[in-house]
Amino acid sequence: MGKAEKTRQFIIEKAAPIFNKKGVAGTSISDILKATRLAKGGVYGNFSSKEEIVMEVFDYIAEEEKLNLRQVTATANTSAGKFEALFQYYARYPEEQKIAGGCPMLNFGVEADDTNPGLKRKVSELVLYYQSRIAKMVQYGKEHGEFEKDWDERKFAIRMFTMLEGAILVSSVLGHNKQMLVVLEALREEIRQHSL
Amino acid sequence: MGKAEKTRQFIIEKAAPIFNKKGVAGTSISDILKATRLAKGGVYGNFSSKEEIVMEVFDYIAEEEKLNLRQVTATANTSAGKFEALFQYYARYPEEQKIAGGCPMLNFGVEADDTNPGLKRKVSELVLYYQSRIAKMVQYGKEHGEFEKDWDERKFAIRMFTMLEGAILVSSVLGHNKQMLVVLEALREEIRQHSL
DNA sequence: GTTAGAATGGACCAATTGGTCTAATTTGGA
DNA sequence: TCCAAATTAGACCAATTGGTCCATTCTAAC
Repeated sequence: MGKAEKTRQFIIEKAAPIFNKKGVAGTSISDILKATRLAKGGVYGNFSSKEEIVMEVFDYIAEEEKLNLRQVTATANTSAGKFEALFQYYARYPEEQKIAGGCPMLNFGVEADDTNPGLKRKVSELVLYYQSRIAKMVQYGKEHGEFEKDWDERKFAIRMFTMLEGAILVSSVLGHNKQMLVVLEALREEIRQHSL
Repeated sequence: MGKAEKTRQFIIEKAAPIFNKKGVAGTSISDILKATRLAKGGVYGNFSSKEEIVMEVFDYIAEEEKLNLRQVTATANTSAGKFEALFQYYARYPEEQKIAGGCPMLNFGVEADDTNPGLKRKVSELVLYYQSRIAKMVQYGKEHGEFEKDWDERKFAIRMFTMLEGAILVSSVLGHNKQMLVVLEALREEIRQHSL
């Protein structure tokens, strides 16, 4: 509402892709100044430290990620359809991203792990949220007669999540998404096997 | 052979876990000086830049990783046994690591991706090596009547690799390895299904 | 239109960054 | 034993780091 709040949000949005790409340690305040075209006063008038910016950037990214997950799955009205929408999203993942630099859970998780307990906690919460959303999609499908009742949704969510994160890593390092497509095909197959 | 070569190796070994934990950008030369108890001359007499240290550190880590993979699987003489040895290794992964800080393909891959093409290439080579080793283990098993001939070893290698990397990420962020155990159980099950 | 308070630009700070250089020490071969 | 070459410690460097501070500018309510 106030101007301050807008500037704050502006800084966060500009800083988010930089942190996501270059990492926390690899991003300097001057990178943020350059991207926002603000001077130091403009940034430190709204934030008290780089650490505070990082934390709010991650909160912003986490909200975007949740929103995104909801939007992608919202188009379909069956569980199987929601999964398929998700798979198609990940099939064009590198281009599709809202915030450049790859999966924030991967990027921030790897760095925060040994260096930033507060950020690590935030990442872990997002991971659990993501997994519980997957599990709930399976559960919904079970309740609506799409999937077999004895399919373990918790274990599937873990397999799906870890495979996707691994595939994002491999895709970015290799520079193509062929392995992601293999992973998606495996997930499709697993869903098919548990469909009624 | 000379003293220089020994010092070089000494620096690499001391620097490896630091880079692996704190990342390239997060590690300063003074961190390395502290760990090696050398002065600047001692480091810059043997390396021309931080970048050169990083590159050699990764080469060293890659060799260690390959050696490790060989050692872990060497104890068993069947393919299924080799896989089981690998699974037991990953079940106690956080403690078991030779070089502290988690999987170097994950750590260096995530950071190098957007910032260091040379390092990125090295990571991608190690990823492909690792996957081809997995595929070869399946192939060997097929040739020796352990596994079904129509099992696609390339696709399995991709699934196994991505799941393990994802599980390492999740384990480190969550602070426990329960999800790793779920992943390993899934891999065991998949191997069982394709066993003769 | 005035004015109080918010917001901003940028000079400035100490500490640290990666890196150089030289003087001193250690080394191994003759 | 000696000496040349290899190796080392650490003073020093410019540039950059995250962060402070204040004079100026903008903004909105009255």
